[in-house]
Amino acid sequence: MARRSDHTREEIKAMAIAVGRNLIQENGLPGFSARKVALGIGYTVGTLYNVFENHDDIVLHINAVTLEDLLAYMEKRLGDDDQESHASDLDVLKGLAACYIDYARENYNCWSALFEHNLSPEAPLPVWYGERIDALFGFIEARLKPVVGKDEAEARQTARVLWASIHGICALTLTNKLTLVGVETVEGLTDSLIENYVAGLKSR
Amino acid sequence: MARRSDHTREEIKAMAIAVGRNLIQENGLPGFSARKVALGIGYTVGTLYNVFENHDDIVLHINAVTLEDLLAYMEKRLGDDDQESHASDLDVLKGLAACYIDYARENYNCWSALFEHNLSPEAPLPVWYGERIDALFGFIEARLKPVVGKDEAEARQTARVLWASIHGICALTLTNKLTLVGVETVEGLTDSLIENYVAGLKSR
DNA sequence: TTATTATATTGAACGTTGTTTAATTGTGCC
DNA sequence: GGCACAATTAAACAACGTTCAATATAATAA
Repeated sequence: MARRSDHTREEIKAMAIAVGRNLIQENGLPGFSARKVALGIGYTVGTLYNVFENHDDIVLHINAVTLEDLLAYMEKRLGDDDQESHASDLDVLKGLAACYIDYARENYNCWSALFEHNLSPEAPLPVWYGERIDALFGFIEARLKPVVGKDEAEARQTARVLWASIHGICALTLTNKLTLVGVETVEGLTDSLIENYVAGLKSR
Repeated sequence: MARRSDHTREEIKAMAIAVGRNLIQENGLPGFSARKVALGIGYTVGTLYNVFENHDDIVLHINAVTLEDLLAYMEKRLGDDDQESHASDLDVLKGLAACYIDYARENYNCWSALFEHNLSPEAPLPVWYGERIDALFGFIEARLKPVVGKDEAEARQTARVLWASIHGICALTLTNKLTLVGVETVEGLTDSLIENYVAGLKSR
């Protein structure tokens, strides 16, 4: 068969991403393979390689959807109504961190695929992928407005420091690379981070 | 042939780990395979599977060596002479962060293998692997003594927060998952983290 | 010294993976 | 109806993790 035109190129792409994301969700990144995706969408690997560049390309597209999903998750839970809320700066930040941690927990396999998969350092990230990251930081920076001053560059830096730190705590904890004892919890660690970092910001 | 006794079980293990670490160092985790290791040590995959449990087991052993190597790197660069040094608390911490970042940069492939490789969440980390992590934190906590109070639990928590945060900044930056612009550098971000976090600690 | 036992080592096999390519088949156009 | 184009396939390739019967060697017993 050829040009079945059952689906357009874009439809095949979307179906493959959906099926692939499902595979990762169920069995982690190692549970993903081009052949399983092809089987899942009723096509052959050849067709997949006609639509995607290679293995990395598919995973990257799947991860991009996860980034979108994460952003949607945070928007839904934290809303856009920053201004009218009466939460303190600290609580806003803690809520942001808790939200990220919850997403990572609830979607562990998809979330960890975000970091288990890396391109070779010399290969540049596709622009469309960078845009998903930037969209995420746009949201975070917006929520940081009350905490940090007007200075644009400083706001950028603060957002990145806080976000990367929260991610680091979340990543090491969920992947069992941070030995916790007794009362320690992920949220306890991020709260400590936020309380002290913000107190430091305000004391200057 | 059988029981060639050219090498003991332990020697084979050590040779395999060395060769495997070399493979990862040269071509990243995807450049590693049991067959290449076997070829490199002059044995067959079968022998490898006689000595190691499986693929994960080998990678875990390699990563454990990397953890040891990282600790040795930090001990060598930062020394044990905390007391006699005249560096400020801040500088001690910044030095710790800079040291970690340098190691990650100089040993990118081995370092990133530490995080690209994950066991399934239900499978427990081997104790001997946890011990390497704990040894690392022992060193870090010791260097944090001057910064944090005497309270043991709080010292533990502070060490973990700071270390995980530094790691998060380092990880997102080196793997191109944090869009930096212009003047921003990894060290700039970690310095901001440390300055504000410590200022927060002292202001309470 | 020889025979026996135990086991370290091998090689081949199995199913799976990413990736490429020639051959096929359906679609739109003249 | 026939022609050209391209979507789709099936098959192939080398490499992967993993297993296992067969084998060769060392240690032990006779």
